Amino acid sequence: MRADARRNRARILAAAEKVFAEQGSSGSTEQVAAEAEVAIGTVFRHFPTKQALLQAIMKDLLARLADQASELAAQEDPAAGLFTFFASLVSQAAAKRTVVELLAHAGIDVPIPDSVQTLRHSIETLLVQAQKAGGVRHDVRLDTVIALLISACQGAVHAGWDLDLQDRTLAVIFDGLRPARCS
Amino acid sequence: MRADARRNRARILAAAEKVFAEQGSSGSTEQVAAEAEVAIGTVFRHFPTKQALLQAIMKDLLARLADQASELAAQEDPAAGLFTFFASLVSQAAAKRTVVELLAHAGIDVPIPDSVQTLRHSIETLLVQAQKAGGVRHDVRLDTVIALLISACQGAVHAGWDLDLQDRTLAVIFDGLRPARCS
DNA sequence: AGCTAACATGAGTGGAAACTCAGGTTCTCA
DNA sequence: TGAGAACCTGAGTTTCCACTCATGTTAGCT
Repeated sequence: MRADARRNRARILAAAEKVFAEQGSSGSTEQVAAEAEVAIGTVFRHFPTKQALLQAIMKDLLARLADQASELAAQEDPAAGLFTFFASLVSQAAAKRTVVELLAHAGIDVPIPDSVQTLRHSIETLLVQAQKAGGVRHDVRLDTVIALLISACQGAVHAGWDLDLQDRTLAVIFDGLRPARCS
Repeated sequence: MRADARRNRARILAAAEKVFAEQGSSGSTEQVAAEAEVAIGTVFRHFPTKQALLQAIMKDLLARLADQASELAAQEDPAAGLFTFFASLVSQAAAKRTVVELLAHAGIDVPIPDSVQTLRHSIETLLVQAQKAGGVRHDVRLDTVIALLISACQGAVHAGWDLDLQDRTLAVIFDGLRPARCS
């Protein structure tokens, strides 16, 4: 790959990340091209399809999230780690529509199956450790946690939560995940 | 209004309900016209805009939901009523994309403000009574419940929950809404 | 029955967005 | 440094969809 081609590819990815974060996947390829200061043909040279461009970005995002989850699993309080991861993702969702659409389809479609699988596994580790530490009920399954995660992200984006509302809403969910305790 | 016009209006509304339930608001006006067995011009005669057609359907839907909430509030166990309403809405969401988009924007946009307000008020009644009966925490606010409702609906649609997953996910949320209890 | 306002029809318009390609430009290697 | 492969460009093509309007049809009143 020629040097200028590599440079353009990077510019396009950065531009796409920005445009799609703001507008979701309905952002147009022309906007991406403009943001990258590149002709539209160049975008289609590097990514034969808009779909392919989206997948490239999502693969990146999934990897970053899996990393974050792994780091949190290594901490001393894994339950807090799970909740931190949860809250962090929801916060990102509010700012980046891409995150939401990604997670939304992560369960059904199979655009980037292995990346999704990696993230699922990271979350599973986080969950299992949180349960071992007694911070999360034992009858909660991975798919339940993921369903709640997706829901919260979707809700945050589509209903425009402020920080206060987000905290109070997540508090309810976290309380439902914790083992029963006398008040 | 002439008799045939009234008949066509009804057909169009029914067709739109079906099309938009399946495809969400991205369903085309032409599909609605086809489903109603009517020319596309007729659709635009009755509803000057696609938006107007959507609003007509949503107004209907909101009214039905508010009714349902009111009925449930009149029952003997209001907390169970709230949870029933919650689960019912989520079930509908899985089948009708319209429901989701409606609720999603109910918080931000103001397409049909008074109808939304009515529904909010019905849910508030349900919540207050559930709290009085001791079935729901007192520190839970209306906007929290609505945020959770929207989230669950969004999650159900976008991640394609089956019945089992839905039950387990809602169980977590409901548990978070209930007052603390020793196991 | 006959008249007319109300209504229905559907080809057509405009615009937006994904994708293509012929022709011009630039990197790179010998 | 010069040839040529790789790359970039952007006007054009195609598709889809909301919306319009000139023309044809009918309900309903007298």
